Amino acid sequence: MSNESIENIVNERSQHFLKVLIERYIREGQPVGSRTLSRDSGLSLSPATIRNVMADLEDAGLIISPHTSAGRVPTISGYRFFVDYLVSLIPPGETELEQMRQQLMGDVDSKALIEKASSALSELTHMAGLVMIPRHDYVLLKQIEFVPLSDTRILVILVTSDGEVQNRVIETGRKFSQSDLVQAQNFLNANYVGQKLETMRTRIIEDMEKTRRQMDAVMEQALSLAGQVLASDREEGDFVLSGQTNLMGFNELSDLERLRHLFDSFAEKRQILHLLDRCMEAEGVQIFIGEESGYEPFDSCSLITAPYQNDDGEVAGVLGVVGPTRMDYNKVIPIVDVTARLLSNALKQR
Amino acid sequence: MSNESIENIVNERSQHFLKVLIERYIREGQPVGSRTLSRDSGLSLSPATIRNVMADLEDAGLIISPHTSAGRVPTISGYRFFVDYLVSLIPPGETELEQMRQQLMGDVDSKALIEKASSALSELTHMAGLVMIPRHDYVLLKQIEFVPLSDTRILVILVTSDGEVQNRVIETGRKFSQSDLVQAQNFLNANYVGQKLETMRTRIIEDMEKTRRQMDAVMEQALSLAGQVLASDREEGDFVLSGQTNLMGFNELSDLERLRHLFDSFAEKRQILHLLDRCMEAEGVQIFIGEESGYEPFDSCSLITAPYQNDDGEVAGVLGVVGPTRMDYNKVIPIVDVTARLLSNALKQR
DNA sequence: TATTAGCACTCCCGTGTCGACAGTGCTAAC
DNA sequence: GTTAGCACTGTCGACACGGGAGTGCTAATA
Repeated sequence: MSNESIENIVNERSQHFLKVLIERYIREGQPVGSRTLSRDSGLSLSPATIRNVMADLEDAGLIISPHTSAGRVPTISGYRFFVDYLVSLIPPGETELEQMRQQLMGDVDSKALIEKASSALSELTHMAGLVMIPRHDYVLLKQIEFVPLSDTRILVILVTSDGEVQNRVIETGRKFSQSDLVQAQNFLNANYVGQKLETMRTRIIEDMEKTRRQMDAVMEQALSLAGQVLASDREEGDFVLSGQTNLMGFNELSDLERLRHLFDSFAEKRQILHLLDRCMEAEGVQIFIGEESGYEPFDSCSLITAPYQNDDGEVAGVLGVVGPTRMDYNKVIPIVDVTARLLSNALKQR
Repeated sequence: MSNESIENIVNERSQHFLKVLIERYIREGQPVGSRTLSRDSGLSLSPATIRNVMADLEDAGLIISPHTSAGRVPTISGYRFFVDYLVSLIPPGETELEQMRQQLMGDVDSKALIEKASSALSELTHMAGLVMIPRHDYVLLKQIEFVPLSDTRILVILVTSDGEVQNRVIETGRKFSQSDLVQAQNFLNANYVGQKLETMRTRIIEDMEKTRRQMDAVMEQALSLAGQVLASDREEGDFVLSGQTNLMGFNELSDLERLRHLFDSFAEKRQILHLLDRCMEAEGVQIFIGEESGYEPFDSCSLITAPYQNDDGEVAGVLGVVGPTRMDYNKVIPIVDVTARLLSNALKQR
């Protein structure tokens, strides 16, 4: 059933009732009956009328009743329709904004910023906060250093434009003297600083080709070392998670078995990273409700994400929150949105 | 009631029954009654006799019945008596040993080793594994590098004897030229390499005193920078946790409220580190049962720890497992013990 | 004297019944 | 199109009941 047909079937008045029902359900967590809805709706219609409307909404697959004599609760499609057409976003209050600004200020390093952002998300939403570590591929080289550890092992230190330091140990088949290393280091610093690690990787390969003709020993050594460093990179990304225990408070997630599954998936990381990667392409806030994410442990959760930018204004990663499908979308969506903006700003001002 | 008096009160036969009862309870998780115990004990005594013995054990505070018509379960003191006098440690089987060796081998860096050890612990015991990150205080300086980030901010890179790299950004009130930094760096490398960071901290202060008389600009600068670096250290330690979701499988921990408390305490880290610090002083395996740890979130858990050594043979940290008080001490204690040894060895062979 | 059989007692726990309650769908009247 | 009325249905808590498991005590036994 496409959204268009749903829109046609469900007229404006029904939509109003759907909105009121969902907001009520989000607040109270109880199935909403016709009497309640009649009182809450603002319109003065009797419960009996409402029942007809509710039957229509149920036919359209937007709400469902857990059993014969309970009220109705939203389905996944119901929530989807709600966030697409009915939300009235509530921007964060001044006190909350202040709290966020407070946490996301100061000249702390980017790792610390990421962690602050994550805990800000979880504290403000009382759910789990999630911030991807910026992908290093998009980051510029600021400086490279070689430190010999043993005869054949070299510690390589990459300082990148975001103020982060990456260490890698490479195993060189042969021995390099101290001065070999210094020369290689100087050469690389002179020629590659200011480039993205991503583009460096390809350029190094080209340059090695050229160099082969020139037969410059220093350059060749330097390039071969750099090649090794960048090859060993290929890291699969990471994220910071806060407040995962908040999720234990929601009784829709109180099934220990499912909860365990969810927590395991947080620890596993891989699949979630995959999901977050997909969100990086979209611009602006992205919402997955229930099974929409296609990731089974999230079946009874919603995920709200937004991308954030690094100091060059490029998308560096995404952040978001995970909570039960029954979450306060009106408030949470703006919080995720604003946090992404504030984090982008904070990363810029360093 | 001191242990001595317990030993006297409870004669050898009673001890045997206590042992059988606890082992049975650990296996089955159900209160053990007199009939069962009579069958399991090996001795051919009637349930009635056993009942008398059990009454004695209950008087001694070693077992307790949850209610009138249930069997008995061990108390904290019961478990304590068991681990102190009655355990028959079961060394890990060859397959398990092989698995551990496999994981804790290879020339990986120490951080990776720590993580492997932690997950080995959790996999073998089906509980939560815990490994402290080695305290850097005990580590030797191998090399120090200064990298200017901006006019007044300097990135300091410390390479330590365990092959780890520590980065710190220090805020110098004034500007240092490139050559200032190189000189300072050389001076420090020449004079302090091979020392413990811990002792360096004190020596730097002494040396600054001496230098003040000599008025050597280079030395003074170097020392002042080094002083800042080490002052900003004072890190409070950290640990790696694996398999915390394993704890969700035990029904004695299935109370969501308590479980949440426990998980929060894992995320908080501070208190647990404090506990682990205390274990570092003791030599050999240390066991906290239930409230013995004095740390409230662990009230219905037991913690088994063992210290491990770094490449110099000094105690570098502790590792252990956390699980319900009803855990298989016979097997878990040796696993913790062996893991600590294997980790120590692995750290040595690098 | 230590062990045992017998017995009355206690408590848990699963089952079944019951009534209050909330909400529904349907029909007929407005 | 809206509403009142009504029979129907499923949930939930309270309650009683009986079987089962295990206990403590007492008296008999080896």
